[in-house]
Amino acid sequence: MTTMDTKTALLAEAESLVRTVGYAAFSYADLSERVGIRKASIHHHFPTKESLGNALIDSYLERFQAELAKLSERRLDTKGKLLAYGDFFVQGLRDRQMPLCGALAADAAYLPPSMQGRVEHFFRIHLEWLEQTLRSGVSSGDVRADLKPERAALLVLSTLQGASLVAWALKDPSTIRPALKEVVDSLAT
Amino acid sequence: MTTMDTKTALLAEAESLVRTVGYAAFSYADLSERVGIRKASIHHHFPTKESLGNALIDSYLERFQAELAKLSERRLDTKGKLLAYGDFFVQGLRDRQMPLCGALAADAAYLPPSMQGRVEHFFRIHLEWLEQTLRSGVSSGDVRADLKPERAALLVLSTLQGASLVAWALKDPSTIRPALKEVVDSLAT
DNA sequence: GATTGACAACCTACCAGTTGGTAGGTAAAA
DNA sequence: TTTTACCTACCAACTGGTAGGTTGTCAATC
Repeated sequence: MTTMDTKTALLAEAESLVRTVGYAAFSYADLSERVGIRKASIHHHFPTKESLGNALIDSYLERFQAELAKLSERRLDTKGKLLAYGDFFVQGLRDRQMPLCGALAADAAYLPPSMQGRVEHFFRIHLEWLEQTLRSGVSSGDVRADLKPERAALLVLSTLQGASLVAWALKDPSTIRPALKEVVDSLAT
Repeated sequence: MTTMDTKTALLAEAESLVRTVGYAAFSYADLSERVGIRKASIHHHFPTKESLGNALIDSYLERFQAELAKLSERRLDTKGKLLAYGDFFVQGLRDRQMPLCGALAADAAYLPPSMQGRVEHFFRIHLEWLEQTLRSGVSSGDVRADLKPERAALLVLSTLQGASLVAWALKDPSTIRPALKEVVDSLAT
């Protein structure tokens, strides 16, 4: 296998492990079994678990940012954009996976500082996008003018992360969308 | 030390560990250090980590249910009750702790089935209380009659769990209350 | 076009430290 | 005299990580 194939496979399997059992609970041995190379060989691609963890967040964030940019360009009203944003979470849950940074945030105190910083950064990127989307929604008149975009962004992110967590625990992904819809409706004019 | 003292101390320290680093990441060695008895002695009180985990949830739920009952009896309108409910989460975050079952839910796939069931049960208890509170709010006229209490309960729980997660990751507990207030306002008449 | 050297990708074999858990003993309380 | 609460001393299994060797690919050199 080429470098990129293996590296990509490692990242993909590691992500899936983190999003189900958490960062602390997954091991190089698990990963080795899934990807089909020896435990020691993983260290060739990612010298430490921390470096793997960081690469994981970086690659996830990169993908997510690309999706957000695409979403920004679609001709949708604010409501439509927010619902489409929420679908990222719904889709993850359907695949029986927690949102990555939600899963990581829960064990934050255990994470090495470099990873903690990245999780925080990840959330700020999301909040920025939401805030901007809401702000332009206020200008275009389809979001209530009386609310602070900053706070509303926090509300949308919180609801989706929380709904994912609850849906995950109840093993019922269908609970996310109604929650999101309710929030989005309450923000719209 | 008496049985109860030690047992209580073990539960308290274990809870604090789970709520910060997660279930997978804390060990009997950590606990031994904090409580001041040898690692092996912990097994006298809790033969397995699973039994400790289960006792943890049980005791947490018991306390929480008592608080919920007290809250139900207070002479508050629905809004007041929901805000007071939210304060449990705010208080936890102030002490730099995640909500217990939020922390556990994130690593759910790693938990033994007996614990998974308890986490699920815990959320259902919360949803029941919220639903009932909202239902009586509809009757008394201070909650919008058009919304389904079942869905609204899910929304409130999700928002609080999510807001806790985000606040925890951003190390800023002040973000919870505005999110809750926004949701509660959107449910009120 | 064959030979060489460098390097990437993997391997086996190992390491010290930690994990949850057990066996069996002691001292004190009931 | 039995039971409770704790102890020391151990265990196999697993943790992330290292050392050093083998193999295949690929480019520069003869």
